Amino acid sequence: MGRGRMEIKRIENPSQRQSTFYKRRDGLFKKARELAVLCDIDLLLILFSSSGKLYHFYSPSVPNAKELIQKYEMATRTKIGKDFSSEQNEEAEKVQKLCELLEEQLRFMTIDENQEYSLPVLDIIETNLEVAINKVRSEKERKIQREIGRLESMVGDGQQEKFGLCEKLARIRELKEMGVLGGAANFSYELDLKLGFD
Amino acid sequence: MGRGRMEIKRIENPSQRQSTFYKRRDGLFKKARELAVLCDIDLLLILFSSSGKLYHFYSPSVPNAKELIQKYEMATRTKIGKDFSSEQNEEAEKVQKLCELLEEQLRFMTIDENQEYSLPVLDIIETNLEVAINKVRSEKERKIQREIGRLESMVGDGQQEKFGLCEKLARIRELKEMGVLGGAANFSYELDLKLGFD
DNA sequence: AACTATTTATAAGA
DNA sequence: TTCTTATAAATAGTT
Repeated sequence: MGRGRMEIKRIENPSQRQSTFYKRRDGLFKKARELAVLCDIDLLLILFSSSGKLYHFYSPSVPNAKELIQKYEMATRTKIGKDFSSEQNEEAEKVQKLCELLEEQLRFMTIDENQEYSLPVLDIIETNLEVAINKVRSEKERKIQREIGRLESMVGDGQQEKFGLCEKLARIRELKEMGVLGGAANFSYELDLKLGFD
Repeated sequence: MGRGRMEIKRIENPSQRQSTFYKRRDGLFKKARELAVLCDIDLLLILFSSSGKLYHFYSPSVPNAKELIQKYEMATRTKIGKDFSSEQNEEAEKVQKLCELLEEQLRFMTIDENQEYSLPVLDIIETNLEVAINKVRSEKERKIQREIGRLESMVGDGQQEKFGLCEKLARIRELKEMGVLGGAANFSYELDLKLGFD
């Protein structure tokens, strides 16, 4: 149609392309509507102009585009395989799985007030907590030992006067003897602050 | 086009409708492709025949329909509001949030081998674990006390011969005196099994 | 945005 | 469905 036949390839002249866009866009939407009405079918046409403007049409038979898209995604899932929606679902499933894992992990480290536990389960939870607490305590021990080592070497370097470290070191050793390492957290926390740990 | 003009309304004759569908469907897809190519625009055409078969086309310029749908949903979100995709996202966000919460909770009850902790943080973790372990131990205590009470009442009812409960009760009391309640979990677990707790 | 010469789409018939 | 063909409709080039 029109004067002379057209090759179907991108029109390079911008104003000609724009003009053709208007005409063919209107034609396409008209045809889409006619097909939907004449043959009573579900149809969705989405189109973005090069300037980014959206034009769309969907059959009068569907209440909104969303339903058709859902139907489309359902239909393509089996055919095309991995598309937008299934990717989203996969992502969601991964998060869900991690969530369940964390819940599981937490379930074996805490007890829920509203729940009844058997003694074997309580024992398992207790053991897990003991393992965790021992880990924490040995980490604390390691940290303090390292600090003591650092201070001792400083003392050895004869820098003790500069920083008044001898006294600090003596205090740490003394506190360690007292068994502070396994003691109440609040006290220990204040001690850490006093001793200037990070 | 064709012999005589057509009114645009549903064709009631099924075979005529079907025939028109084939012809116009092909025409529509041809026009859609031509518009997409000539004017270099993004376009998606989805169509379901009345028998439920899917036909679709999207511009060569888009890698897949998913991206166009996403773009479409972004563009319509402000207009149409809450649609399928945003609903899905909300659900995913909720799960994500719960996940983060659990991670947070767990982060204050365990230490990660690859990570360096400050002493104050280690103390906080230790305290949390102590709180948790005390909860577990008092729950165990409560459970055992209840069991003792039940057994004692059975003894009071003169049913001791039937079940040989006196001996069992004495054993529980004895073990409790030995401080099993706060002891190693493995031992305690085996004990539970021996005593026939659930 | 309108015109119009042509091409293209398609309704009806086979 | 598919092909043919008469005719309606779409539109390229132009104003």
